[in-house]
Amino acid sequence: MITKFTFNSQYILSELPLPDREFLENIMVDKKYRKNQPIFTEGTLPSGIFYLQSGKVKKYKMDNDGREQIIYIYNAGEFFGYSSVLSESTYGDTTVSIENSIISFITINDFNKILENSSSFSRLLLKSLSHEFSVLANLMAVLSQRTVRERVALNLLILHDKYKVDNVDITYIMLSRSDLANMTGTVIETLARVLHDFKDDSLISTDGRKIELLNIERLIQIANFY
Amino acid sequence: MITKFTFNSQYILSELPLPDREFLENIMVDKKYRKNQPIFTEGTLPSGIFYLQSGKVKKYKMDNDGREQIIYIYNAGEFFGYSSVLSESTYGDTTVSIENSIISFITINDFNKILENSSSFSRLLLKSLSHEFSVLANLMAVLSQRTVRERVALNLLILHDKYKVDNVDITYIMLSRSDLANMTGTVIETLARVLHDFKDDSLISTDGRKIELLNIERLIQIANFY
DNA sequence: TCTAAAATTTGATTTAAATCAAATTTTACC
DNA sequence: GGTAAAATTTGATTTAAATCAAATTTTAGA
Repeated sequence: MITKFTFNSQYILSELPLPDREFLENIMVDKKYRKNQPIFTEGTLPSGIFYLQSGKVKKYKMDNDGREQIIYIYNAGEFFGYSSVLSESTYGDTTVSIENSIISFITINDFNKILENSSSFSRLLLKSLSHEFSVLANLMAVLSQRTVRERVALNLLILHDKYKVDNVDITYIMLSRSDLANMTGTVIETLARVLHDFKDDSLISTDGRKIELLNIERLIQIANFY
Repeated sequence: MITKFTFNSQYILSELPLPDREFLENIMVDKKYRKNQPIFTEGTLPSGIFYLQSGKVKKYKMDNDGREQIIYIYNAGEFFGYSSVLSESTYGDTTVSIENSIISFITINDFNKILENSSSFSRLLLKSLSHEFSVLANLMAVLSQRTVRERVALNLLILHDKYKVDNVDITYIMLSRSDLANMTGTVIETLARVLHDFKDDSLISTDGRKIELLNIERLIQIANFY
């Protein structure tokens, strides 16, 4: 179920033949980003693509009134910012780090070089973009047809998956209420009320801003996805 | 503005080198579809991809309660159903013809053959998928943040573009109110009210089910895209 | 550690849009 | 052309969620 809503494009690197992978890793230039730093902004032209080594990045659109709609949150191991390069257009949205991150940059030239020389990379990108396309279609239908309560439950599950750490028992979702509301498609106050209800029902617990899911099965039911 | 909301992937064929194009056209198998016929349904596995020679096809998701969210309406000259092939997954949605259509089918084998042999085709698909991805991101933000009135205006403009015929003066949008509501993300009654308001303000006129836009500039303003 | 600012929560009210119901028009098929 | 069914429109009511306002908690930086 959760794969319907996450790109999880880490397989691009892991399934790439070793010489191609080494080429990629050699041309990447790492840069550290502090929390809340923009990586690229809507309307600007791309000069390369990005790979998230560690940390988290949100992709969002800002409307005329300054409201954010978070489209997606990238996790370590995911490429981003490549579709504007491929469609030869300006960025359609803005990306900002939501925690300290290390992000690698690959110039357009190098990107095109590997595209021309590696049919595996092309094929993996086609696969990944196709999956990403279907994730957005799923999110579209959710935004249109599901209640806020259902959407909050779903987004908590998505975030649980994104914040999960291997070999660590407890998962804490560490995201501002503002960002959580903006990815759910609601306002902060409504989000807080739903979270309050979930706490009352022992579905989640909070410690400051951190959220821990206590009853995943029940949240899946509420999200109405099974 | 309208290109933010339409795939318009007709360039895949027109920009394909001639030998590749001829290969494609030779392997396509045409089939006629009557209005309201399904082409593929959500959850099934793909056996090939489709090309819309003439007519129109809607792509939609059905939720647990039987409500439709139309994701996109394909126009003649557009490929569809290829992202499930590329991502090696079941179809994430259903496609149905919304008028009599002629649709060509290309088997997975032939599709993979041309992918392997034509880097131009791969590159054009990457370009198209990237643009389609950005269209869905735009639609997502619209569904989340815009009023129904704004969304109706926007969808009328999108449909005006889709129903436009070269060398013909008047464009009639010929789509059921149910489908129009389902692509706008609202219910039939609300849609009818907004259309009624637009008619009162001489922004549109109707003849039976057909809708003609009378004041495109004003609708663009109402849609809040400029 | 302290504190101002930002974030979050809680309460009350309003609003956009959905739902329910009925009337009217259009369509599809014979 | 006729007609039953489906689609569309119109009216009334309800509801989910936004907005407004104030209280409380957390955060970031000195």
